Amino acid sequence: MQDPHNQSDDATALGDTALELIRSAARFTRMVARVPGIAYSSVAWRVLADLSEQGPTRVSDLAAQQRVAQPTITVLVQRLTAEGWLERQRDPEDGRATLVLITSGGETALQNYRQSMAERIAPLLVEFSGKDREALERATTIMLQLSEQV
Amino acid sequence: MQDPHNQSDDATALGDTALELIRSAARFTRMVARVPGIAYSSVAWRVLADLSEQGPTRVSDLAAQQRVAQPTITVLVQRLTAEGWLERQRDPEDGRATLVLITSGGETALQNYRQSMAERIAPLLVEFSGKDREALERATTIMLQLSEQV
DNA sequence: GCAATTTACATAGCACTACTATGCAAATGA
DNA sequence: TCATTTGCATAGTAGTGCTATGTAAATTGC
Repeated sequence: MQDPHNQSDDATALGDTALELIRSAARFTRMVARVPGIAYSSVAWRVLADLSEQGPTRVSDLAAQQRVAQPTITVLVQRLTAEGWLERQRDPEDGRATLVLITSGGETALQNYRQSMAERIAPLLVEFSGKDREALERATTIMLQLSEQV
Repeated sequence: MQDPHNQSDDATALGDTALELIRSAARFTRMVARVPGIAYSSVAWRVLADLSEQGPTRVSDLAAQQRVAQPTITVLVQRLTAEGWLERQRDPEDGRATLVLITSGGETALQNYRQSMAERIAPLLVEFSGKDREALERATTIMLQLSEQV
């Protein structure tokens, strides 16, 4: 057990890190979902944020991006369209495809969401040291990278 | 804007960190939910893990711990009890209360879950440096602390 | 150039996770 | 003891996920 390069110990440590990460990310995400004024689901806000960044996007691309099945996005887009936050257009390059885009109402809603989340979470971060905040920022990058590697 | 202690800039930076954290944790949690062989929801595994650690727990305490309403836990416990993973007992100290505990079948299921998650995620962590992994571990602690501060 | 296939999305039906409102039984308290 | 409070269960509803399947447009093969 003193061997500094015991492979199975390394594997165990990595597995533990992985499990802790899964647990803490899930718990944190659940806490975020309970912030007052957050009427919509996490995936709805991610779709809005992605559409705001990348512009008109096909339903199937959104589904791949959010790691959900295509019908899930279809229904979500229907709901957010009814809300006035999204708009659907037929893709001029492919009559089968539907392009989804965010409306100005959607942008406003997204900004409001971001503001309430920032107001809620940022004050909690003040307690932590600069080093801790750096760790947090590095972790966000890593989690996003991990998310890509399905 | 050169002032090294501009409070509103600090606040913006913290807000950005908070928003990135929210987004990446949610995306990562979603990815985890899609790992093959993960039949159950995130909250189900968190309940099993918590019960495994802390022993018999009241329904209302579970609800508070998981940040969900009490009926949500009641239904989840019913389902996991039907699955043979949980057991319910009347609290001898309070006839109104129900104590929930994990069965040996539940422990086995939890171990299998942990193993498949570790096998799935740990290999991805190998790519990162020791410093990165330290940041990740620190971040898990911070996310859990943040989750407490509802 | 047209039939067969494939692709993109929508719809239907289901399971599960949430919520609020409410009911019932046990505990508490005046 | 009777009223109130507390702990949980049930009912009803909305939203998110899935698979299976339908429809229309694009592509492919001959």
